[in-house]
Amino acid sequence: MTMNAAGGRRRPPTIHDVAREAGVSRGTVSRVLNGGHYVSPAAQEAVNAAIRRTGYVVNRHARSLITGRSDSIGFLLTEPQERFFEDPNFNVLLRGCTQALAAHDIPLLLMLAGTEDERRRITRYITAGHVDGVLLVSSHSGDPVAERLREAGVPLVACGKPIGLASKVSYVAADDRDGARDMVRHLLSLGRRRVGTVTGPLDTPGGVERLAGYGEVLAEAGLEFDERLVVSGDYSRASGEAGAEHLLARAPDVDAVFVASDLMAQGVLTALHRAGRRVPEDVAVGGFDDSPAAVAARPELTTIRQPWDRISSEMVRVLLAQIGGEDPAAVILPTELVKREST
Amino acid sequence: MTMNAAGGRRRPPTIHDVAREAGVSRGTVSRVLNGGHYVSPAAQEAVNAAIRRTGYVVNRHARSLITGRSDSIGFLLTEPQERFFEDPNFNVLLRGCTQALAAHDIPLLLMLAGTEDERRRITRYITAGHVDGVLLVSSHSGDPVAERLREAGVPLVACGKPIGLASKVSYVAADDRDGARDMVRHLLSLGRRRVGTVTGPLDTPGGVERLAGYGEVLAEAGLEFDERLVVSGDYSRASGEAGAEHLLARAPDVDAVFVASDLMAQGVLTALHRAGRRVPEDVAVGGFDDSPAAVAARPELTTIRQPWDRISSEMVRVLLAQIGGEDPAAVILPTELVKREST
DNA sequence: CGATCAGTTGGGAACGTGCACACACAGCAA
DNA sequence: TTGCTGTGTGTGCACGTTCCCAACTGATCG
Repeated sequence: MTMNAAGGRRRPPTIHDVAREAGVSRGTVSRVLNGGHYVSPAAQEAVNAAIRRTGYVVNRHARSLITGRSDSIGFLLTEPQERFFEDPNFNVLLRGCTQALAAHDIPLLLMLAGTEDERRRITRYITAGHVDGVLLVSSHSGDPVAERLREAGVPLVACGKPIGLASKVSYVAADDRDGARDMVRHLLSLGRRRVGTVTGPLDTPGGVERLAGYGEVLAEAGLEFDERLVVSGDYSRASGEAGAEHLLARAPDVDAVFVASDLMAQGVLTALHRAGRRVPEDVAVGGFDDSPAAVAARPELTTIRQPWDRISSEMVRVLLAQIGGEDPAAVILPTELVKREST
Repeated sequence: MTMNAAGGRRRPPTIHDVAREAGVSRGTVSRVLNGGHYVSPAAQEAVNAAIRRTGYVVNRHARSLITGRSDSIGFLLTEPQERFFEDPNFNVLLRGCTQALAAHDIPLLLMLAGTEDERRRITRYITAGHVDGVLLVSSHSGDPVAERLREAGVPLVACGKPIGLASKVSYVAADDRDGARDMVRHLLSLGRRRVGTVTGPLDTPGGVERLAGYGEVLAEAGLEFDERLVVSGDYSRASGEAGAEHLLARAPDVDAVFVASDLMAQGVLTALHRAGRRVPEDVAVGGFDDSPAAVAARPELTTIRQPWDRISSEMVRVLLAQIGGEDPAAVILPTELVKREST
């Protein structure tokens, strides 16, 4: 009467069952599971056979309870959710991190915390020790979540240098300033002299650094810095469109635009098209990221390639090292100019 | 000497600490935590105050160990990963499910299983009981993961009717056939008579049903079914582009195309543009999904809106009900024609 | 020959929680 | 009084694992 009905979910085998099946003790099975040190070849073989026969899988909850580790990593996004889904960069980054962690057999927990309410819930969830570390893919200055996690001592790696935080936080970033310099030099090399820019949000490192690179190259070329050529955006397609309209209104003679993200560049293209400007004949457009948006755009975007695959694998490497007890570290990776149709 | 260094992670408070702080027993604290039945107002207040003071958060590993529940849900995608990141539909669905589950304070575990190797790992992970249920967002026929999970008795809700599976599996789907009918009728109402189609993969319910709706309406309008007007795709942008080229080669007089996804429709637009056909003047193009890709396209796509927000909330509702012991259920939701520039 | 040591094994304790149970107490009916 | 019901409270046990310590082997060393 108390037996499980056929087809129902029967009690999964425990380490105890395996030990009995193999004729050894729990301790020996546990040792086999965790590296196999101090176990005789005979016992090792018997245990492995028993595991195969019983179909045993370790109960991670029980293990986590005693080790204090969860063997999982969180992928935390504190942006409004639209940003995540609109911006292909996040997708690429997520895929890269998933793959890098798969090599360690560690599942990735995707956490979206767009509202303050969700941020509180997520913070509680994380500080409860349900993930061993966090990959933070948004880094506005003054982000309360990052600060709270840092205070709680949660291992943390940011994508892009966090601005407002104390120095003791790891991050991995592309060389934004250098990439911006490459692009603006490229635009100048095409003979353009009225080079405008649509910046990223200026409370993010990417926004600040790319603008700085733009300014540097113009200065080095002996061109005056004309603030009518500078408008700011928030990385969204819509802000690129609005930015380009501003630009055209304030500086109608603009002949090139360096846009701080591909997605915004799509918006810029839309606005230019509507204004009757041809790309690249009348206005050359350079993007940033080399995201899928770059090849989806018409014309296809010349852009600065961020090495997303390396960024994600480095983030994972640094985070795992930090969980293992190492000190925080910062990694800067080089970018690359990719020429397409828009310049 | 054994004290924690300042700034380090100190031992988190347990239910024991809270009980001592509040002057009650563990059991009372546990009762407050789980609903507060059979607890006096005085004790309730004392416990809540103690929780606030100690900063206690429940240890989910310990709870899961005894309850056998993980209080988390898996979002499982067995497609090759590129599909997930290219296709905006998945993003919208993911967001909807995340939000719906947030209302229940349940975190969502995103699992990508593109390769057979990963599928094995993920299956093991799931059947080990580390999620309470699975939202399955891919449903090719013969998907081995779905079958394995069903056999293991894991609560499961698919997005779209699974073709090859036994009937006892829940699913939520839009009314694909009816949506396709609406679109084709719309194209005919514009006076088009050579209406082609680029189908979805024909081992998925969406692919099959949308094609069926297309055929039905043509037949009802007294138009002959011309197989030169039918090409199949796989929902990717690239397959839409290739499909349109096929279509133009085999039926140059085509004056409208019903494309089974917005993403493929983007590819169709690209191919038509390259072939010098104007949209919608020469060829009207209708998509399916009303995903972000529809408004990103140039011209913006007329399409069939899938109610993604309702689909995701229904998937969550049905899954939670099933975890609670209810029987599997199927839900079909209506679609809506959205007119834009491409027709 | 006793002592030491590296390798190997078994079993007790603990991790933090939920649950079943025992129990206390008040109110009320027999 | 005795019994009974419903509410509120404390305690032992179990969940499945890892960690730690003790014990047992041979082999080597002083």
